Amino acid sequence: MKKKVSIKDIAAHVGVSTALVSYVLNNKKEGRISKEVTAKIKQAAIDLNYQPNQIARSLKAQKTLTIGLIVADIANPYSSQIARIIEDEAQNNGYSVIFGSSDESASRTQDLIMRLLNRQVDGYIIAFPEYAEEQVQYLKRLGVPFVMIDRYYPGIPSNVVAIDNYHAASNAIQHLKENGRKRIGVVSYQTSLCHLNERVKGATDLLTDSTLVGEVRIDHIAEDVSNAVNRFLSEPKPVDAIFFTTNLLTISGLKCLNNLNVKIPDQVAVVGFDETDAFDLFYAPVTYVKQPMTELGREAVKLLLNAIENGDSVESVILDTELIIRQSSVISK
Amino acid sequence: MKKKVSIKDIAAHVGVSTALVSYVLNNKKEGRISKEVTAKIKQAAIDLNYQPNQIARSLKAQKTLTIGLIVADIANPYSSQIARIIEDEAQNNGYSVIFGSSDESASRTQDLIMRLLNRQVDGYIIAFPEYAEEQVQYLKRLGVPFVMIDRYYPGIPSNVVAIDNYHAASNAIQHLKENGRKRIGVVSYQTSLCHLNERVKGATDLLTDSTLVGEVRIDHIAEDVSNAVNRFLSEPKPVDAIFFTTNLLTISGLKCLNNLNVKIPDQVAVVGFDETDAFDLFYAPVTYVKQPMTELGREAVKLLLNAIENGDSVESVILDTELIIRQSSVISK
DNA sequence: CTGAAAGCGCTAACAG
DNA sequence: CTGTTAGCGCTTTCAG
Repeated sequence: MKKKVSIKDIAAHVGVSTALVSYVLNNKKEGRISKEVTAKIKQAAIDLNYQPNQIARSLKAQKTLTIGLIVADIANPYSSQIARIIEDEAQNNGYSVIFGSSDESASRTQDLIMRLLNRQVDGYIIAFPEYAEEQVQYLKRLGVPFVMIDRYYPGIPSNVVAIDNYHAASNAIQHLKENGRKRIGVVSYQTSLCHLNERVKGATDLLTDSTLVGEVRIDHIAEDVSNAVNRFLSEPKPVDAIFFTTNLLTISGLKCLNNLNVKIPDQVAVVGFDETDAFDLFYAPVTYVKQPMTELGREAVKLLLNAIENGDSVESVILDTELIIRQSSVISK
Repeated sequence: MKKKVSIKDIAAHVGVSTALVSYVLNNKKEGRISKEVTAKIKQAAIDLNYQPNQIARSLKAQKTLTIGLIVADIANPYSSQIARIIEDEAQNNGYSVIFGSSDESASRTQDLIMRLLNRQVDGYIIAFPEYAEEQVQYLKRLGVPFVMIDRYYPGIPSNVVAIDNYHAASNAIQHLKENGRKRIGVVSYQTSLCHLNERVKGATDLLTDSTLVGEVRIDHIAEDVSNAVNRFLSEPKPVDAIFFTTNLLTISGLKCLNNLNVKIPDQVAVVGFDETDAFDLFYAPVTYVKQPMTELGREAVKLLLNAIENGDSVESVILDTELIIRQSSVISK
């Protein structure tokens, strides 16, 4: 790799001090430098193809213009969609994004926090996993700006950007009831994660039979979803609708219902969570809770930049979802 | 944000020079430092919760342990899957990943290259868009290590990790023919991108009627796919099979075939490209060309690290794909 | 108007 | 065994 040209090379080339070069290239001290020198320096910068060294700048400025993004898994469409929006929004503000996947593990999250801390990120946007309250407290103690996205802990006041999970779920159930469904099952993860439990609560608060909840272990999705669905269908009074609380659960549930040759929506209505091509392509396009991805990402960056600049701001942004109603949940003629 | 503790603070705390602290904390000069001092320094580092400043280290070492990843769009599942593998592999080697999305634009790619260059990334993994030969040459001129992933330019020798697109496509067509399909249409992008044109070539070399190729503009996917499919079906001798060369095209095509009430595979057999949940969930699970994602990501990182360490290595890795055969393409009984 | 010099945090060559 | 020092590339104060 060729040696890069520095401010020093330009200074030598023009015959001035490095300070002047820095001033000119950063448009500081406007007009207080002779037009002549200014022009020469700018020309030299171009001739030598000068590129500022952001690392040196960061060291000096104690600011890297870098955001650390920690998601559960960048390969999950939900995460990657958010990542894209955060990338754009960060870039518009001169920031870059370093990302990491936690695989829903608190210790991996801690690792990533440390890695990124060493790299002096100016702040974090994090979708925390279960049992990571300690990590949240750690960040607070450190005083590093961060915002929690999607996931949150009720007891810990912090910057949060999330959706109104309770209402998202109750809207879904409401819709199913309005379409004549009487026995509604709910499939969610076995978790302490607040955002998911709010979804379950939003649903069950509207339901009379609380046994119709399936809890899926995150590392046994296919197996547990299948068990739940089978149980729902073999009840004395089988379910006539199922609400899934995440995209992965919905997809797994649909595969299972397909295998069982259950007709949707005739026999069982389905409402899912999050948007995916698979829902469009399904023979009965799937009704789902649509999250405002763009706003989520934008607000997260906005809150973070605000926190970076103004220190101790703490703000919660709770966004509304939309129920996209399609064939999988409506009364068939 | 609290002030971070530096090597200097530890030195002051223990009453030694910063150099000693650096040695101890990096396990340099093993044993050549008294056990006593070593212990004291290590303890102080823990007590003060010292975290090394990777930025300072990078400036000194002229090495950031950072990889720049440029993909078309991190929100595309293909990109985000690769990103995840690259992340893991990079992390195993002590590297972090900064990413950027080019939106298939050469000028955005150039922007990202510059941004990441300023941030002193040690190397790049890039899925180049069309007409970015100049950018490739720029990187070569700079002497910055990089590897091209997925996409490549035939004339420019570089580190490349890609699949054997020609064979992937000809296998797909072969399979359709073996299953009795006589009139096979191909839908691809209107592009100069080599990897896609190889797919078309792999297909058409086995086909007699070369008019059955639909070219889709990347910014009019739905419209152009629909036109192509409609044309194929309204031929004097309509097609009995369609091969789509990317995941997005396949999904768009399936939606279109659904709208037209075309029965798959009875009326038209379908083979797609890349893996997605949507293919599993489709009423006739979709036959597709499966790329070796893990190997692609791993090899890319391997080649890059090799280039970073050994300078001017140039290597091409071409990986095989697998045709996953399912209902959408087999003769129905 | 211009420049010398200090210093961000760390490492490593060189001296004791 | 331990410490001094210079310097990575950049910014900025302060002094000409």
